[in-house]
Amino acid sequence: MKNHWLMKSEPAEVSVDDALAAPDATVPWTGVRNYQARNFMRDQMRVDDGVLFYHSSCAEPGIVGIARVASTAYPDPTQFDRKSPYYDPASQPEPPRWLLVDVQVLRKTRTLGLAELRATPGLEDLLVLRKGNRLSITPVQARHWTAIVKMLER
DNA sequence: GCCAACGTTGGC
DNA sequence: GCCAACGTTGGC
Repeated sequence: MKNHWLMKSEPAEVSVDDALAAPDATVPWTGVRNYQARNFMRDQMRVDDGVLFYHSSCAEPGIVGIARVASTAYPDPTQFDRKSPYYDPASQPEPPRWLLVDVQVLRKTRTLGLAELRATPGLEDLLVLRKGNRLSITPVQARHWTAIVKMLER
């Protein structure tokens, strides 16, 4: 049984187009520095889980593509890179504090924006729509996944 | 730029 | 363990 996820990325850092341009349309999901999001990757993500690629902190926030989890969790190398904005001096190599998974974009879609998501009956309790939600990775219920993928097909 | 919401830090 | 201060996220 596959799980489904919504993963936020700032397009100024890694957009869906950037990911599509990468080899195999696959990018390492660097920079997650929240324990709950990390734990999702570590404990619950499996290869082939479905991913809604979401653009945040931009002019048109919303879902912009369908992707898949392409690896199990492994250490995020940016935590040890002093030059990286994601450098974490408190993280020791054993055990590494921060993990990532690889994400492969399967297809870019139209932008399914927040207003449209909010206006869609049945999506009221989609986690990303909840007030104050700042988690960069959230689980998506199967019924939400099905409804959203259907909306993106048109 | 504003600000609500939430996570983390650190003194006690 | 409490909780105030502070930092970050992210829509608007």
